[in-house]
Amino acid sequence: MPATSRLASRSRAGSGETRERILDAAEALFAVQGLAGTPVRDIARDVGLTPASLYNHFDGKQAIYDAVLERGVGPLLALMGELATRGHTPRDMDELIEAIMAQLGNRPYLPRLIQHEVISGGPYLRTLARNWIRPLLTLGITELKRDGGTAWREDEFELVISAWLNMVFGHFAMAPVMAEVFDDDPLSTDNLERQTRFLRKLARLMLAGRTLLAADGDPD
Amino acid sequence: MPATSRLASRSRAGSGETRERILDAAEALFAVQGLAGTPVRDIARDVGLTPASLYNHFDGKQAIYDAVLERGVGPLLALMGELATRGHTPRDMDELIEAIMAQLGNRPYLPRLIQHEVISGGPYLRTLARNWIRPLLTLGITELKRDGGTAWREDEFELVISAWLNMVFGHFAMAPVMAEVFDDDPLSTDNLERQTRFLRKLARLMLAGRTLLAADGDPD
Amino acid sequence: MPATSRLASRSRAGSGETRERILDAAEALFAVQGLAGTPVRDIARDVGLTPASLYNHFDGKQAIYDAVLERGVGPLLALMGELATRGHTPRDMDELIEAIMAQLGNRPYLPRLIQHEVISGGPYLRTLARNWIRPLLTLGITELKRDGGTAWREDEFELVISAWLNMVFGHFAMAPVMAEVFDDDPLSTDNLERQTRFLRKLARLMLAGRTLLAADGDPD
Amino acid sequence: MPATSRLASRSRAGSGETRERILDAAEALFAVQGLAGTPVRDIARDVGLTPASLYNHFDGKQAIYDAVLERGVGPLLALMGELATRGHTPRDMDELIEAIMAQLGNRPYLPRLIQHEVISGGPYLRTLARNWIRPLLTLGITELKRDGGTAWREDEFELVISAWLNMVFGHFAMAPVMAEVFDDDPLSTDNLERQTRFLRKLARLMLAGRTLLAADGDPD
DNA sequence: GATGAATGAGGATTCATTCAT
DNA sequence: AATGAATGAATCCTCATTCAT
Repeated sequence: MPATSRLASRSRAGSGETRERILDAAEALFAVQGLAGTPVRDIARDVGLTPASLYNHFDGKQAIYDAVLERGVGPLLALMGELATRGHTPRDMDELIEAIMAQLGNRPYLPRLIQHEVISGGPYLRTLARNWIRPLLTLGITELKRDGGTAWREDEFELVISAWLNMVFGHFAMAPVMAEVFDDDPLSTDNLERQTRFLRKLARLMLAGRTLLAADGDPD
Repeated sequence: MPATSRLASRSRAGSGETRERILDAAEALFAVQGLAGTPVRDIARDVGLTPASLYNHFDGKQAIYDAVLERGVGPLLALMGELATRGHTPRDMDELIEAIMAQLGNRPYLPRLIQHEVISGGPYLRTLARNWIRPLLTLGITELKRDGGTAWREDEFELVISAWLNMVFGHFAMAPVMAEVFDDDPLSTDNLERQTRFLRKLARLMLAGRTLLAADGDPD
Repeated sequence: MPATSRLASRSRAGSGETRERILDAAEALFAVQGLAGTPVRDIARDVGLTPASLYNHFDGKQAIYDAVLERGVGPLLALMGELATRGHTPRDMDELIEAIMAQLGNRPYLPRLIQHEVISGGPYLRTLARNWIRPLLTLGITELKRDGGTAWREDEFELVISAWLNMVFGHFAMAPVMAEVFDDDPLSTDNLERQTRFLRKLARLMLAGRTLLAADGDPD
Repeated sequence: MPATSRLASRSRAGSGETRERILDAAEALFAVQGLAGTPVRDIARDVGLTPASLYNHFDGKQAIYDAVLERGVGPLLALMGELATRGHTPRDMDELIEAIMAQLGNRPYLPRLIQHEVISGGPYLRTLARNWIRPLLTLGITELKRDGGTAWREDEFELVISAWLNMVFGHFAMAPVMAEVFDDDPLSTDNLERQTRFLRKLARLMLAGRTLLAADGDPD
C-alpha cells in the first residue's frame, strides 16, 4: 500500500530534527499562501535559518512542498490501507469518521494544503484520487449497499459519499470564513468534537433515511 | 447591498469588450493558480495581448484580481439581497438551491477563486463572510426553526447549514479530484442537474429527519 | 548548406541594433572568460543595460552564447559551402587561406570562442567538426592527392592538413602568449598579413616537399 | 629555474596521496570546464570526498588550480632548463620534439589547461611566456640560424617556430574536434607516436626547405 | 582527516510595471 | 488602444568557504 507516487523520498536525507522543523514551517505557509505564493525566504525565516541553509536539507522549494505533502497525506493513505484489509461493520463507519477527523485535526493545515493541490490540479492529484478518495468512496458505497433501508437510489450513492466527503473536508477548508462568521475557531478541540459527533449523526441519517422520505412523499 | 468593500471600481474604465475578455482569462487562471501563481504575462497571452496593454484597462494585477472577484461574487450577493427582502416558504429552499447552483454553474471557476480567497484569508474574506455566508446561514436557520419536526437540536443548526454549504460549494471546489475519480466531469450540465436534484432531496432529509433518527434510537 | 544545427534562431527577435550590441559585448567576454566565467551582469554593463533588459532580447545566457557562436561561425560555414560548389585549383588554396584568415581577422574573438567550445566538448562541437573541419580536410586531402610530387604518404595526409589547420587556428588562439613573448600583437593588421603570406608559403612547401626530403635522405 | 611565480606552495601540506588524487580530479575538470566552470563540489565528488574535506588539503579552489598548473607545467619548465644548459645539435631537435610530446602525452589534460590560461590571459600567462615559450623560440631560432640552407628569411624565423609550436600544441588542444572528425582518439598511444614521427619529418622539411621552394619558383 | 550544517555573496532569471512611440 | 524596450525588486538557487564535531 505504498502510494508514495513520485514524491522525492528524501534526496538529501538530513537525518533530523531541522528537517522536520522546515517541514512544519513550510506546511503552515504553503497551506495559506500556496506554493507559488510562499517565498523560500519566508520558510527559512520561520525556521530561523538562511535560505541557503534549506538547500542542505532539501533539493529546492518543490522538494519541500512534496515532502510536506507526503508527510501529511502518508498517514491518511495508511489509514485507508488498514481499513481496506479489515472487514467493516457499521461500527467502522464511526471509527472511520473519527479516524479521519483526528488525522486532519492533528495537522490542521493539511486540508488546505490538499485543497490547493486539488484546485490547481497538481500532479499529486492523481495519487490523491486513486489512493485516498477512491477507497473512501468504495468503502462508503459498500456500506450503502449493505444497508437495506437507505433512502438513496444506486445511482445516487456516489453523490451521497462525495457529499459526505465534502462535509468532512469542507469543515477544515472553509474554516477561515466560518471563523469569521461565527467568531469562533472551527478547528478548536471543542468544535472538532462537536463536528465529529454531528457527522456521525448525519452519517446515520443519510444511511437510513428511506422510510422518512418515503413517508414525506418524495417526488423525486 | 453592494458590499464592494475596497474593490477598485474600474479606475481606467474602458467600458469595452477587451476588459471583459481580460477578466475571463484572468478568472480561469486565478482560479487554478491563485493570484501569486499567475503571471500577468499569462493573462495577456490568453487574451492575445502584451502585458503592457493590460495596463490600458486595469491599474495592475491586483486590480484585475479584484475586478474578477467583484464580477463573480456580485450576483451572489445580489441574490442574497433579493431573497432577504422576500418572505420565504419551503418552496424558496428549492429555489435558493437552484439559484445558487445555476449561478455557480455559469461561472465554474468562481468557487475555486473563492476557495483561494478563503484559504488564504485574503482581505475579501470578511465581505464574503458578512454578505454572503452569514445571510445564507440566517436564512437556513430560520427555516430550521420554522420546521417543527427537525432531527437537530438548536445548537446543531449552525453545523447543519454549514455542512450543507460545504456540500454545495465542495461539489465545485473538489471537481478536479472527483473528475479524476469518476472519470467524468462533475461540472457538466448533466452532472450539475443531478447534483441539484440530489441536494434538494438531501435538504429535505436534513430538515425533516427527526422521526427517523428517533426511531433509530439515536444515543446522542 | 544550413548547418545551423540546434542553435536557437532568434526566439525573441528584437529586430535590431541592441541585439547586435549585446552580441558584440558577449562575444568579447565569452571569448576571454568562457560561458561559465562570464556573468550576464558584465554583458549588460558593457552594453549599457540592466541584466533584466537582456531578457527582452534573448532567452537567457545560453541563448546569447548560441547566438554569438552562430553569428561567428555562420560565415565560415558559408565559405565552406561556397568553396565546395566550385572546382578548385592551386589558386584556390591561396584564396582559401586568405579567406579564412580574413574571416578570423574580422572577428578576432571568434577563434578563442571556438577554442572554448572545442576544449569543453560543447554540443556545438559536432556541427563544427562536420560542417567546417571535415570539409576543410576533404578539400586539403583532395589537393594533396592531385599533387604528384608531395613528400607525404597517403596515411599522413590527414596529419598534414590538421597540422596546417592548427597553424592557422593557433595563430589566433595563442595570440595572448605570443603577444607577451614578442611584445607585439599577433592580431594587428600587419602581423595578420605577414602570417597570411607565411602560411601561403608554408602551404606550398608542405604540398611540394617530396624531392627535397628524398634528397635529404628521409629515413622514415 | 623554478619559475613558480606566485603559485601557492602547499600551505596545508598533507604530503599525502589524497592530495594527488584531488589534483588528478581537478586537472581533468579544470581542463574541460575551466576554473570558473568547475564547482569544487564536482572535484570533491570525483575524489569521493565532501567539499569541506578539500579544505584539509588545500586553501581553496584557486589554490587547487594553482597546484594543478604547477604540477603540470613544472616538468615542462624543467625540461627547458635542462636543454638550455646543454649544447644542441640537430639530434636535439628530435629529442626535444619527443620529450615535449611525451610530457604532454603523459598529462593529456595539460594542454587544454594551458590553453584556458592562454585564452583568458590569466596571471600565469607571463610565467608561461617567459619560461617556456620564449626558451623554445630561442632554441628553435638558433637552430634555424645554424642551418645554412633554410627556406626562410630571418624575419620569418619567429613565425616558423610559433607555427611549429602551434602544431605540437594544437594536436592536443584540438583533440576533441579531431576525435569527432576522424572518429579516432588523437591522444591514443598509437596516434601520439604517429604524430611524433610526423612532426619530426615536418621539422626537417621546415628546416631545409629552401632549395625546393626556390626550384618551385617562390614569388614571395 | 572527514563531514554535516550553516552562511554571505553572488548569479541567472522572472515579474509587475512604466513609458515613449 | 497597443507595444517594444527598459528596469527595480524580487525569487530561486549555487557556490566557496567556515566551523563544530
